[in-house]
Amino acid sequence: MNKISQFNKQVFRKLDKIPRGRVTTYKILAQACGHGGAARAVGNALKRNPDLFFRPCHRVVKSDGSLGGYVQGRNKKFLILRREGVSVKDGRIQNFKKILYKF
DNA sequence: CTATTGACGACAT
DNA sequence: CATGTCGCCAATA
Repeated sequence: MNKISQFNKQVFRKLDKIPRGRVTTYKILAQACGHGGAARAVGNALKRNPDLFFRPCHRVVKSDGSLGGYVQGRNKKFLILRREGVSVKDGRIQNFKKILYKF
């Protein structure tokens, strides 16, 4: 029995709109879901994402351009992003403002 | 209902 | 620029 909250549904829905090779932040995603200050809650929601393979939750990063967390470890997140064309240098996303997706 | 938690954010030091 | 502190919010216990 699936217990995905409405909040999570909104998050996942927005998540699918992030293009390959771009990223968004927890805060922006929270705002896009109508919960402006719930950046933390967004992170918690993504953590419980049951369908990791089909949910590009690796495209959600911190507002300061660092990677943030990931269920499979931030190094894995780094590798995936890199594969999608997002260059990360020393834990920081390059051209951050440029590839940032704001819905 | 209250307390704790955590893949965060803004600001101070 | 790196760390620390405090505020924030939905989900859970």
